[in-house]
Amino acid sequence: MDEDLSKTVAAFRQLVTTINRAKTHGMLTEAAGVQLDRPDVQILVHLLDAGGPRRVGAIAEGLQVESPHVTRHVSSLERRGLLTRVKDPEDGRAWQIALTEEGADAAARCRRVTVEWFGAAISDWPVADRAELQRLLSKLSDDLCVHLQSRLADSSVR
Amino acid sequence: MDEDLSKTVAAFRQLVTTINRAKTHGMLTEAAGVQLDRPDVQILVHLLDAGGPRRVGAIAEGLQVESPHVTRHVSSLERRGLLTRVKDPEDGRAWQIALTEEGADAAARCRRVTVEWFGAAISDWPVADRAELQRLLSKLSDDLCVHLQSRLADSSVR
DNA sequence: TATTGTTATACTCTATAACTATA
DNA sequence: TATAGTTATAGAGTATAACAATA
Repeated sequence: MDEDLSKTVAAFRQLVTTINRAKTHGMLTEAAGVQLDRPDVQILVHLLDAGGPRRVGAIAEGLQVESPHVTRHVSSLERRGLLTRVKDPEDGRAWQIALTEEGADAAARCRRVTVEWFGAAISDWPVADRAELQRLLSKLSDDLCVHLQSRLADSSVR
Repeated sequence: MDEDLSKTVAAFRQLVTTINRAKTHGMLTEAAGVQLDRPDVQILVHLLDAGGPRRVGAIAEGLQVESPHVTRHVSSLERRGLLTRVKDPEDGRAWQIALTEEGADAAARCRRVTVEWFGAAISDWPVADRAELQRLLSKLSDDLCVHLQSRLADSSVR
């Protein structure tokens, strides 16, 4: 068993644990000045990142959750005026979910606060290390997702 | 707003999303040949990493959760024979939680499967990149945790 | 009186199944 | 008949509060 690899996984596990704490989310939403639960924030920021309206199914796929989960939060966010549902002109079954001005504003604040928090934590890193972190994390994200897909495909075939 | 930094955060978010999927946990436990939920696995592997018995409070602190959560899962794992509770000889209020042979075995399989999965995903990386990943992830984990502590302290003072 | 752990309870997050409407 | 989305339901995960026993 590779010793370095074990350390990498341990560090990663620690990181995920910290991110998932309720207190971490509370700190970020307080700083962003919003009262939104985690799925709410994920959906809003996803729409902001997408740069335009998206279907419920596309949001669910992007966030890797099932669509009923998205439906419930979209309904709640619509009631609060943070996004709107518009009939898809090309498919009568589908909806396009779009951020309102207020929703885009909240999403932008959440995203900014997160990036700032992350940035502050590594602010004293050498520039080269920060660049490497970006390159390696992106690569890791891609490779781990692809690898997981094939593993999941394997076990479902069996 | 730093463009590289945004990319780093986006990659990181994607990674956390993938890790947290129910299917990912299902794939890993199937490969390890165990039927344990996520908190169960976390507690067992934590005890294995610790290298010896630990108190409920210490486990809770290590996993960054509240102690009642640990109590419930420890009780269930004890009933299943994967760990034992022993009175702390130095403090009558406390318990030392220890892995049984079977528990240590299950923990080792879970940990090994996770590390192997992770390792397989980056198996074709250059050696230098893997070393850098380990170094940078460890540093990131430390810095993000420390930085979060100070942020949490700030907001609770206010 | 402070601390360790447990019990009781409730809330958050997410999945599955059954259904409706359109394609 | 297949697909997009919704409604209904259930389960996993975690926190808070109240309590017990010991320090």
